[in-house]
Amino acid sequence: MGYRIPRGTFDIMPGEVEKWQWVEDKAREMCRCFDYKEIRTPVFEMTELFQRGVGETTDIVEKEMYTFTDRGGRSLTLRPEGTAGVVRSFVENKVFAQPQPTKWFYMGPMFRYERPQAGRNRQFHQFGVEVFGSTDPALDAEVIALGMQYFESLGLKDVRVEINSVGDAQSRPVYREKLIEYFEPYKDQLSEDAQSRLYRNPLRILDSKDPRTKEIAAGAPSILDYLNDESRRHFESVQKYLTLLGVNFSVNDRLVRGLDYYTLTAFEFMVDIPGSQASTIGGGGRYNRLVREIGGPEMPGIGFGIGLERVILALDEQKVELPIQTGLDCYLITLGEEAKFHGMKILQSLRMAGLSADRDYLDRKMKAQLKAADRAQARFTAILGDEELSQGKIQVKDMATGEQELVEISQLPDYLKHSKQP
RNA sequence: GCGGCCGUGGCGAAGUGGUUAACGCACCGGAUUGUGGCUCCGGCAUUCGUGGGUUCGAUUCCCACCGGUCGCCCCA
Repeated sequence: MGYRIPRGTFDIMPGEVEKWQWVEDKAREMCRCFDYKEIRTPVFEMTELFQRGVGETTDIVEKEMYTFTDRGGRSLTLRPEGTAGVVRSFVENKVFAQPQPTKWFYMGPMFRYERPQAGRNRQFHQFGVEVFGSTDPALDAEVIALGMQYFESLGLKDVRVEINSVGDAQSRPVYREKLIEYFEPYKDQLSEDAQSRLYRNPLRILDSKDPRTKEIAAGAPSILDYLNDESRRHFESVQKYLTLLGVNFSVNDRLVRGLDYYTLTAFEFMVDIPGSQASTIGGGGRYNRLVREIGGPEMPGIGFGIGLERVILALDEQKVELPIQTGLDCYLITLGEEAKFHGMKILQSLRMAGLSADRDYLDRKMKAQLKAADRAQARFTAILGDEELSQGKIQVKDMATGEQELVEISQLPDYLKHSKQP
């Protein structure tokens, strides 16, 4: 065998790609309703942007980045997530100087070097939104609601959202200390991973999967008890709005996201996918310090990223019927050289009339052409032989009923258009 | 990075240490004249992931590698 696709990547073939188009279209549609504009940023950025933006102590930066040196000696990295690049663009283009808030969405491939498994690939795709310029808790609710309404519009059921507050610049360090204090006596019992995080990023120990670490973490103080008044008020307000909007949420005080930049609200969209442990299909939160971190002014932000592979996996799992249109309006069948020649022009007239139409290019016999029409799920076939040609007419056959009618060639596009929707 | 399972034609899938590697689907052709979806007939792997080894002989046994898949860690 010759060349093979790189590990963790996959081709999206015709037949499957329609599903993707549908899922993407729905996202755009939802963003239009919420007044979010699309932004497209490069798939690679300076490595430092991600180190700084995503956080040095995150798994992403520590072991999952696709980093390479270009011919100019610069270190570049394929984006492992969407937010950093969008924030970079927001700052670099000085969009912060324009009226706020700025509401953006993006869609595209992301890259992380990991062992592939169900719902996880090295190149994967995200739909995400980012909003800058407002700390209003109503906005947190809007962002979460947008995600939930998106899932709903896809027909995805049993999606829930877990929310938490990871505190602000004042309350976070206090909690951090308390956490270290709590974990220190258990240090030897913690997983290797957790131990290494104890002083670097103790919050992350909370979502450890190691059984013993989990047990210990269960008794750890809750961050919600360490929120200052402002953070608490914000969190409570977010919940009120979510309730108002009828969003199916629950508070999970152990929820800490894998990225360092979150402040206040953090959340995850969950759906159960049997046969796969990956029940998180999206996640996000507020990042009130990130813009500044990237070199912009003090400017709050909030957003989420949704994994499209996981969305599609869940849709498949729930056997959601997607209204994907297949089939051809008309398949042209010609018999003989003369008809073949003139048929090309007829085909053109159909296509220019906005109909989907195709023909045989393998000089197949009529029987085989009909078979091909069948395979193409053609609604009609138009049959042209010498006899029809001499009269300036063509046989139109309804493939469902088998009924046939002789139609003026010049009338064919109109005829098909009118019979298309009975 | 670690662990389990797997690797036979386009796809799915049987199989044996030894003359012609089942079968199903798909595809192509045919069943007399220009009518599909059903049926019937025919065609379609000098070859069993790659490289070694054991053997008189391996697709079948052993090893390594590569690839796939699922899981762990973590995450979308």
